[in-house]
Amino acid sequence: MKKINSAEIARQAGVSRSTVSRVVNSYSNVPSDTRDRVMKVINENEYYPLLCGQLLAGKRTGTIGFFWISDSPIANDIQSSSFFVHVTEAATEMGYLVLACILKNLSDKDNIEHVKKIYMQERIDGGIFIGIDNHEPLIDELVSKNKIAGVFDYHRPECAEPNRISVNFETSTGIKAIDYAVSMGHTKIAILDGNPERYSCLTRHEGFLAGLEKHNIPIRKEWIANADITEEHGYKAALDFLSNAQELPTCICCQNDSVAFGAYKALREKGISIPGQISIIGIDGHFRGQLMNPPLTTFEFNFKKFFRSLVTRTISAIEGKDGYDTTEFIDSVLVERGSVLDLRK
Amino acid sequence: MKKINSAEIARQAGVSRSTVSRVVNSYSNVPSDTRDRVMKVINENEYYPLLCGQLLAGKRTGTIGFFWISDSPIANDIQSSSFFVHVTEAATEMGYLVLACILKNLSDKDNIEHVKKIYMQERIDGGIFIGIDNHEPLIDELVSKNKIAGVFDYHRPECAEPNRISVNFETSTGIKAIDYAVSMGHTKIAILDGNPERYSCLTRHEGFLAGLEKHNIPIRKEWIANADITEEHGYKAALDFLSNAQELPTCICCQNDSVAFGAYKALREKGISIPGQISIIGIDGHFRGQLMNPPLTTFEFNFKKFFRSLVTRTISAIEGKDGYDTTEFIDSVLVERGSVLDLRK
DNA sequence: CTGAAAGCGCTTACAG
DNA sequence: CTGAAAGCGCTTACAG
Repeated sequence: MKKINSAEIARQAGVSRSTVSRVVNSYSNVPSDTRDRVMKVINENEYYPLLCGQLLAGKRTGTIGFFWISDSPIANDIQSSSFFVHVTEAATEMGYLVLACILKNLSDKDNIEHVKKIYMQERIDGGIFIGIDNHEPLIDELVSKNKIAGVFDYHRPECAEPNRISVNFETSTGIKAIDYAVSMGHTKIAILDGNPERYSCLTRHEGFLAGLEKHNIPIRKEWIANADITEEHGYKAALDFLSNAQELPTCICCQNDSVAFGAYKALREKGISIPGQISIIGIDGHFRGQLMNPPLTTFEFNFKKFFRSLVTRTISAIEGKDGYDTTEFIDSVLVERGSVLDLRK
Repeated sequence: MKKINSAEIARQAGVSRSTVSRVVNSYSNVPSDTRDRVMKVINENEYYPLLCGQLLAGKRTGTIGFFWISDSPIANDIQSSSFFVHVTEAATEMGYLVLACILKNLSDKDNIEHVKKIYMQERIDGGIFIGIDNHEPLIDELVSKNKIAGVFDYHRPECAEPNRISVNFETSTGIKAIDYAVSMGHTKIAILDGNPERYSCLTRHEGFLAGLEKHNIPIRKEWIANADITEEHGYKAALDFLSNAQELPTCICCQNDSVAFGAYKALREKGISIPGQISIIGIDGHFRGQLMNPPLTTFEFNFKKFFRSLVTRTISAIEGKDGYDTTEFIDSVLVERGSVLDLRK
């Protein structure tokens, strides 16, 4: 079974390679009898044009990179894992393949090099990033090299290149969380903040503070802790904070649901009941929230929407379309479950 | 910023393209001063050889395909999602990239075509499959075309091609599950069987029956139900079976943990206590098992090991090594949690 | 140790 | 409507 190329198809069909190429690429200027004859030979031989030849002649790869930066094991988190599926499904629907890449961090030079190499070798037409700091230099570099980068949770309004694309969480969730806590009668509100390098964490942090101010609730430093973005950090931060606080809050607003799960664990260990003694509010709408005891009240985001938006616009950039937005903000929906006590009753 | 190719590097470094190629590919027959001079120019220009040129000249892609066939939404299952991570991490460690592809099924001609095309365009050096029937013709076809396929849960001892690679669950889990149930004093044992097209389901089914026979427990047809491999099916099968059985068993051996989760749900709805009235035994070691109430007793597999084994041997085939096993069987470990009542006490 | 040349497979602008 | 030719970027066997 020798390898077959377009010359062999041309020979068998009695046409030139140009015509074979025209048929393969569905050009209109081929009479249907010629087309049929060529297609017959193609099918008989199960001929598929080699991608490398097409690329060399200037075609695109039809592939997007999916770069996932996370130093915690993604494998153990349903929510994160689902992101991969969302990206792949969205790309597949648009006729693109996904080259997946998991990296522990971008502080390692080798990892940066790995990503650059994938772009520069032209393995992909563009890439999607998740887990990136808002000022990651790698993105700047790729953008300046005219590479296309679609980044999850990333906002750089001072930059307006059409190849710097992003999707973001609404910026109002922090304030919405405080509004809700207050509406349930809470004024003793603690905050488990996130990693300020992440755009979402920053806006949530600012929202929390703005919310407190709006309702004339004095900010108590000892009730604000940094919990990064993982359950583990949330647990430690909550434990630390519960052990040292002189007075306990009645409600904890968490930077995200994973952090909230950590807080659950810490509260349980301390023998503090949820929501009897302390209420908890999450952000994200993590699958696990509904399995918790009590089920977590949270501001839910539709992550499928995030990735669809990001993939769609990244592909628009790849295909040279215009008129797409370089960023988009996605709204949350409050999902009231069992973790917040109504103090007004 | 014009595109730079090996000719330009050669020009700047005052050597031929052959020498540039030798430096890029770390050939030994280049004196170190020449090498340094060329490397300097390469670095200054941030030159990366285009993959398509290398491929055309005969290099490999350094990419493996990951084909995931599942008609249920993978996104919602932690265990399945983790598979993606295991494959990607194993491949990355071996210097390979992963081209990911999710397909709802292989009964659709378009999906078959999609997979074949990816192979035939030479986008990948080989592929990993999960969710495949044991006699899927696509695998036979790829193998006959000298393509390399590494399949999860697939055993065809009658075939011995070096490019048909697989990793499997030990075949003894079914019998081990019955042994364990009997050792806990159970003799009224029901079985939630799986999809017999899957090799693992088949061997578990046979193991269950062999186990009953071994312990001289008569097989009661009304206590054997087909539950496919999902929670949903497990739920329906258990509900159906509980509604119609004239006598209830004291223990249910499930084909896998997902099916067991379905059984939990059915039992809860029927007001039957676990393990008070009915014990449940799972197989897999699904993350969720430990979060269940009561935590699920199961035969746990190390899935990381599965994918590492599969990826490693698939890459051995790609690289033309020999001496690798075309299949490997992975053992389970009994994890006793709270879902099995000890009737001997 | 090194270069000229052949070869890999495709597409497309051009000419007819 | 169709073909001959140029061009895309690399590697490697060969000759020296």
